[in-house]
Amino acid sequence: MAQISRKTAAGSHEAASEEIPFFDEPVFGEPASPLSPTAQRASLAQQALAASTQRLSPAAAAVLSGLNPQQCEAVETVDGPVLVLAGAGTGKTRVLTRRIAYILNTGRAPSYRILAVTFTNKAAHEMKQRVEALIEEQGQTIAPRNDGLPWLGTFHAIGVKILRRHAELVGLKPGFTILDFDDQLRLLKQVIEAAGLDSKRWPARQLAALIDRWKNEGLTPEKIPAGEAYGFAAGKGAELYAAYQNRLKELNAVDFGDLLLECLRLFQENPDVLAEYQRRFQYILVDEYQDTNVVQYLWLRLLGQKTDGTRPNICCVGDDDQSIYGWRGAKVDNILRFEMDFPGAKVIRLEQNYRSTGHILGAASGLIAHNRERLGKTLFTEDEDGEKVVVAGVWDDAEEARLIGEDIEALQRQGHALNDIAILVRASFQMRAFEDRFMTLGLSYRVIGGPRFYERLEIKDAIAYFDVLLNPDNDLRFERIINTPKRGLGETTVKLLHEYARRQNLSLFRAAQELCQTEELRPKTRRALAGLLAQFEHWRGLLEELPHTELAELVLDESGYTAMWQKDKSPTATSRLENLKELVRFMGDFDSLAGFLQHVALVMDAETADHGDSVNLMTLHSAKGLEFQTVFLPGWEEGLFPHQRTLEDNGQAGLEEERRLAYVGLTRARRRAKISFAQNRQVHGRWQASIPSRFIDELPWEHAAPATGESGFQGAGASAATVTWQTRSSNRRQSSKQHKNSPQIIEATAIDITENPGSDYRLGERVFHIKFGYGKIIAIDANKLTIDFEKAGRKRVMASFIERH
DNA sequence: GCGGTTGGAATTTTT
DNA sequence: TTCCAACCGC
Repeated sequence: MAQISRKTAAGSHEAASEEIPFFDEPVFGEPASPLSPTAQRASLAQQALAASTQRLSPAAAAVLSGLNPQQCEAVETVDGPVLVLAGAGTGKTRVLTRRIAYILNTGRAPSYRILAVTFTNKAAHEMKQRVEALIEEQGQTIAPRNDGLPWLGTFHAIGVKILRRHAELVGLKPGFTILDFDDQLRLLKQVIEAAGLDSKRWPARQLAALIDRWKNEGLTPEKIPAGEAYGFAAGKGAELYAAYQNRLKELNAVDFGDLLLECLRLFQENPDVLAEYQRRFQYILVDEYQDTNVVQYLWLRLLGQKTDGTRPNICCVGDDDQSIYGWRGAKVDNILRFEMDFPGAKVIRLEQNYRSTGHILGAASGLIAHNRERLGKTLFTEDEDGEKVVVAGVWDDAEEARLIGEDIEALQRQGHALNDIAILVRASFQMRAFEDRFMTLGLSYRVIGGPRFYERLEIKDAIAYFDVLLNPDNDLRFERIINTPKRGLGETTVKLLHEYARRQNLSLFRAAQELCQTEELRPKTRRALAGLLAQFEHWRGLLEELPHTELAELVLDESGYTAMWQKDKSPTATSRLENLKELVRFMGDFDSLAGFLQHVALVMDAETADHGDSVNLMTLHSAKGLEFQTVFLPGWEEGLFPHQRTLEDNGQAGLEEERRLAYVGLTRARRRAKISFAQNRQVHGRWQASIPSRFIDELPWEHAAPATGESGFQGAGASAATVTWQTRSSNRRQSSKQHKNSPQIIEATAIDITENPGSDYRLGERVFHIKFGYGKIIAIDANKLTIDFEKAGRKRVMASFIERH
């Protein structure tokens, strides 16, 4: 089948996307443009045909096989808005994947007209695979090419895809870079300092969090409400936010928040573009709807609107009881409000749990029933009651780790796989005790949700090299690697480059090129810098010559980067080299360096090599969506879980979110769950007596039981514990208000940036150079001057470094 | 530019 | 208490 060259849907903005492949059309069997009238007619005809046969269609029947009535309904109700309230373990992913398969199999829409959004890459991958498997099972393939469901992805990935296509409309170029958190911090720090503020008093981190929050709320700088910005730098927050956005535009870069916010702005400001996507997406599916924040919500609403007055075919799947990301902007309200947002919406509840035993489900349900803000579901299971949830009190975290270690060894002896066991903690510092213990026991474990592959130093460095190779003007990335490995281009040099770049309005790389033409730099520095620049030119020349993976290896070798780690004697060095190899291997999945770099910020998932059978150690948050035969839930103590800070910051709402977290934890377990609390815990190095979590009191005791045996169990469920925490919490109420809002001091030092004096110098003029002192101009070459210095002799320098006296 | 020292902060996390 | 970042002295 011929590869038709892609001139996709016609539109005024098309110029922006010339060089970006946009593979979402069929290669054959459909007209060239999915949006042409012909296509629409064809699609309608297809639908009509499908409608007449769907009940009988064997393909559709196969998609429904093995589903319970509610699941079937959730799969089949494809027209109009649908909210699927899917309790834990009720087959949420199953419904989503089947629904997609159903839409495809009944011919209601081709794959490129289905928008399916998830939060994580992992969820997106899984869904894609499962849909493909479903379709292939029936001897069909989704699309002729392998990018079967082009619009299935994370909010961010889909946002990027749309943004790249219309970049110019939001003031970007299509090849924009996506900054990671580090880049973001570095940039913010520069912005803070450029505004004459002390970046120590006003840390970039804090501003990053603030801006992130605003972006999640869908607020562009001009929309920040007046009072909002007070928290940072005495009201300069919004100003700094605006400055930061300007810098991003200058760098042709976006941060993660922008991927959605800018996309939203694009839609709001360009109704024609919005209309194109509204038409394009005939079916919209949203996973984990309870986790959507304001931007995502607004974005979905815009896309879901129908211009022709029909109801959108939008299906949101979620569970209000599993909403645990309120602190990062998720709005449970979105799910609670669905029926108002989409009038006539059908609400389908999935309540049959296929995961846990009766007791586990009973304990979890009893606990979550204490929450007031919920839509309410009654989960049930046909499974046996099983063992009650065990609650154990221990002396301290070491004992907790010891007992859990013993339990695990016992399970192991009984033939249970370590892979089927998980320890879910509230905060990551709790992991340490377990790691220590397991290390001594020689028990194999893995930590899930640690530092991600693409966040590792060596990966970021390598990517920075590749970025600069393709785009020399990427200042942030250039700065990252200019002295990595060490080549004598330290802070002083970078500062000089910065200063010059700013005055001349050049990128760092260009500034470096110009400065190398002169004697501004020490010969040693100059040689090093010129050498680096020459290397980049050399590599750039090979872009067309070598396959991109080979070029990548060459860059890492010739730059001395590989050698740097080979010389390094620290124990991490070997694994870093491994990671670099892995990176190059991963790169092979893309057909060019540019293609790789455009996706890398979003797609690089931590695919750490598996060490075989190991206990899983992770936080409760990262356990969402997973399940294990046996789950240990340590640290159920007041102050830790529910966490003190959550209660202080968010009161009742915070408490309910913590309770949902407890619910998530319990419902991860299939057969066995064991909760524990320590009476003494070290907090910031100090021992503190702690009391059992109120969640323990709230457990329905027909489904839970104190641990038996020698484990020192005491206090669980006792009313004394309840009294204690009530007393404590009323004390807390009085003392909690004060500690915020430390005195705000306005930093008034402004940086005086001297204007570029230009190069209107005269021969023979006496001038002053900051390093070489006084001298007389003897030659002028554009902005470079040759000067006879009184002390330093004859030098070639940049005009902008000269002062007149 | 490196290595030692000192001060401040220490939930949860994706993209 | 411990870890990390920034700073200072060589």
